[in-house]
Amino acid sequence: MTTQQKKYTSEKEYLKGYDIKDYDSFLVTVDVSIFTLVDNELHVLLVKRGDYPQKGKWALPGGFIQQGKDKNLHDAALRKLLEKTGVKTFHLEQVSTFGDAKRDPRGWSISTLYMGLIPHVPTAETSDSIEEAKWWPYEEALRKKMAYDHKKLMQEARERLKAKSGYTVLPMYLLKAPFTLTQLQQAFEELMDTTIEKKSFRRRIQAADLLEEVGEGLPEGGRGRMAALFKPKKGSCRHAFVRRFGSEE
Amino acid sequence: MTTQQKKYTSEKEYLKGYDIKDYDSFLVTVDVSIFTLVDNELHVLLVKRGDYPQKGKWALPGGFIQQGKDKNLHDAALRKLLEKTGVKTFHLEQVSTFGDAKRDPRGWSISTLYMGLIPHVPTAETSDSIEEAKWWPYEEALRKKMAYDHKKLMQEARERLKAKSGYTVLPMYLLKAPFTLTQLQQAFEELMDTTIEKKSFRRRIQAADLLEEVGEGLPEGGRGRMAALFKPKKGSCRHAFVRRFGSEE
DNA sequence: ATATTAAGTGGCATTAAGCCAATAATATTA
DNA sequence: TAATATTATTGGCTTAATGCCACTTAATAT
Repeated sequence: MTTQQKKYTSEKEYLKGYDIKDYDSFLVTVDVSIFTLVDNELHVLLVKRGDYPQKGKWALPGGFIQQGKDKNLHDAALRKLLEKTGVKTFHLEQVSTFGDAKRDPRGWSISTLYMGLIPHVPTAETSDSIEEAKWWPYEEALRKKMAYDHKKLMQEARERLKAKSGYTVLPMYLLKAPFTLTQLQQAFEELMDTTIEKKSFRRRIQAADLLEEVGEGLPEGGRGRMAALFKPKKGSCRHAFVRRFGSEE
Repeated sequence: MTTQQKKYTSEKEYLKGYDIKDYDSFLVTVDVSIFTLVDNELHVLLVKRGDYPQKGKWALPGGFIQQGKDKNLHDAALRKLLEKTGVKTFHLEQVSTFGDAKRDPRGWSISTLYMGLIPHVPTAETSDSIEEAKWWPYEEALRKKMAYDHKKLMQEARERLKAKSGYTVLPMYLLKAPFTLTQLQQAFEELMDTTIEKKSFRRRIQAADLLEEVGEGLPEGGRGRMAALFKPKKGSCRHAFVRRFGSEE
């Protein structure tokens, strides 16, 4: 007879008799699909699994929530990312949660997917001294056989990224300030997987008043007109445009 | 020594020695914030908790995932909703997942929040013969003391609903076909918590080609011009507008 | 016949993007 | 030194979509 069936007269008494081990056990994890740009090409960070199940397969960084360490899901995602890859992100958001009886051979599994963005970091900063982690071009990662349903998770995160790039300033998180408008546009174009009319883009960004000019920098090809340099204004990350850009409607 | 520490030579051998009970246990639940319109006012369905913890308090319908019954989260949400309230929804979508050490006194808890919409149903169909379930005006539910963090969950669902109503046809799910354009506009206005310019609304809906006309019906006040009646075209539920409506930007 | 009510539409203004080309500013080459 | 190539920035017209206010149409009640 479990606590559910016996009659209790107070919550205190109920909790006293409650034993969580009496109930179904679940595999409870977080997975992080973290993106950056390398030479204006979207890259995703994968780790090679060191243990069973699916030992040796590439996977999204993540893993089990540890009750002694993790106060909440977000903290768990940040900790797992750092632990598995050495990488720290300043933009992490929840995408969705996948839970079912079959996705993991060990049992009923529930995993909360996060996506993170970071500005490109030099290769040396990717921690190869921790579990084997590596940045892959996203298109290449798509062709890999990944552990579990992690390819599906990664694709889900990518779809979310693409959609949000049409009406938020999410791509801004892929750039280390300061940056030029050309670089910003290229980041938007890469995430949205489309080309954007230069005039339209610049007008939209300038109308939104998201950036402050911080100087001038050399043109990308080494010659040509100097470009203005910008950094985001405080609070600009929360901006949402009224119209979706690049819609194929 | 757990399976994590011992060296295995194959996945089969690893799984053979794996015992899920060796690991942290979690409370794994789903919660459903389901909405309808009653007299053009947003209502939410709550259930009064029949057991500890928080016995007697109003809460969102939901509860523990049962591994023997639930193949995945979505199924669990549908089953729990029906079980607790007798209500069946044809539009249910995941909102977000809340997980932390403190939200439930029994242990580390993770709950996946879904939101659902149904066309208004007569009161008699709300199942009072199952657990005590009742439709509340959303504004009134906001003033109630609810169990756990369910008020926060309900608000999160509401915010999502409001946002998506600006660029999708979500409000259409609150109406039983056939409906008039005036009724559709009122549904949009209630969800978006704003007024919409009649001409703009009609033009936008007609341009999107979402509806098919199925006759005429009496005007709402009992006199005045007959209104055209519509039902959604197949596939119209996936429509996304390029511009957000009712933005205060 | 007139007033009222509800649904539907006209048409101009405003906002935001699409498009193509032009200008400005720099380095390289002849 | 002038011409050319390259990159960044802007001009200005067109197109698309909404905002706004008023108007017309169509029905019922008085």
